[in-house]
Amino acid sequence: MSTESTQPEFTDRQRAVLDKALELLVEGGEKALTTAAIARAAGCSKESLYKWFGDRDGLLAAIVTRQASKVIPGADPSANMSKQSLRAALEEFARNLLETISGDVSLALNRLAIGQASKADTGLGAILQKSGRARIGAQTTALLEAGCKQGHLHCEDPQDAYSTLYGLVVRDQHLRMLLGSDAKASPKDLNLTAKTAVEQFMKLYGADTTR
Amino acid sequence: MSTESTQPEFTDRQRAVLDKALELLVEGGEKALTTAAIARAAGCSKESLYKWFGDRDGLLAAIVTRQASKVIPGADPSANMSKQSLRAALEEFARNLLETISGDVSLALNRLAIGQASKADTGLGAILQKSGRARIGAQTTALLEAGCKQGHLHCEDPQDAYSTLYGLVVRDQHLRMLLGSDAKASPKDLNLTAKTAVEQFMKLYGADTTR
DNA sequence: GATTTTCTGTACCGTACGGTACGGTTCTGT
DNA sequence: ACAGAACCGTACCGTACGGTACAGAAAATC
Repeated sequence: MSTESTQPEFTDRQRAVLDKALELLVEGGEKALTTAAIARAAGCSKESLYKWFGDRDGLLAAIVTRQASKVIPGADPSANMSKQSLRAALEEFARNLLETISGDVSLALNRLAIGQASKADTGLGAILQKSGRARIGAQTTALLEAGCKQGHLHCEDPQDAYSTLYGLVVRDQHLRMLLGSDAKASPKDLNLTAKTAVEQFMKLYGADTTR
Repeated sequence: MSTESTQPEFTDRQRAVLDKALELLVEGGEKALTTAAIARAAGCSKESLYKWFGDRDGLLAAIVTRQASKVIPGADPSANMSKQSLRAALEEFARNLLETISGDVSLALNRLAIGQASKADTGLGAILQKSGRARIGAQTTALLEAGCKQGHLHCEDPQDAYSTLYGLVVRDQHLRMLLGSDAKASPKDLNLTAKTAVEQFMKLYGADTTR
């Protein structure tokens, strides 16, 4: 409740352990994420792990939560902007989104959360989703709303518009990568995808200020 | 190699076992899918399981492959059709797609494949993806191509168009459901989503024959 | 410097699972 | 009727993992 670090968070040491654990997760999947392996990799004892995080599920939750807390500010919310700069911001968002979801960490965390989705609700999915939204969604939605109020966009519901933009950008790429099929798309393709997605989005939601 | 049943497929009995196994998977996730549990549920012995499917991974692959083989014909490829009927076909596709990916079996299989994605490539992801495409993607792409050749659509690359349509329809719903967040959307919403998605798609790719 | 707390390293326990072995039973073909 | 195969049920083995216990080192507190 104080000015900063309102949540009890974790010790530096503990955060380091979580990072090591994440590293393991990224390169070996969940099956590689045994308590023994974590302890060995992080140079701590299993007993400490249990003392700090309760049990394995708590540890997983801690890993996810920690990553979720690393939020990148992203684009500035709103000045009055030109249609051009709005478009640029959206393209930036698209690039960021594509880059993020194709990152090793993102893929590993999503795989983890999806794997836990069936068993007793540890809420990993919820955490990931909230953080995902917080990471980029909310700000971009705000951006869309701003663009709408300034007449660049014709939007009924910013949430819907954001959702559409998301679909146009990501398509089925995320699932494909989660399934492990594709090598990472080159940044060239990534840029192109972002551009065309925004192009299409503007065609759908852009107010015809030019005409 | 003979006239029929070109793929070795499986015995009726074995298929029944696979179905039971799938049932277990759907209601309990992968952790519930132990060889003992399958044997018990299907009323067969573990030894038979190993005789028929090799090992656990082979069994998982068999489960996925079996479901993949259940392809629904879907819409007829092409007569000459009106723009109206094309639109209707696309909406039908959208509804089917949404219904499919929000189905319990689809979710369970995708979770399974994603879970296996990190470990040694058993290729579940590839199978699922190919079957997914085969199930609806290819036909719809053909439909789009037909619509394009008949001048209802302005398309550069049918593959791209399909991809866009997919994105507009699914947005981030699939991932959200895989993460286990949402209750199933009502068929009302589903229908609406399909309609607006196709609406948007036509706005992007529809040739302005009306004008 | 002594005492107390926290930590590491290792050993240990119980359990669960993948995979195999085997005796008994049902089915099949002749 | 009989032989052989396929199969069921169960028991079994080895291993791996989650979680705990414990002894000694390190750090911290006084």
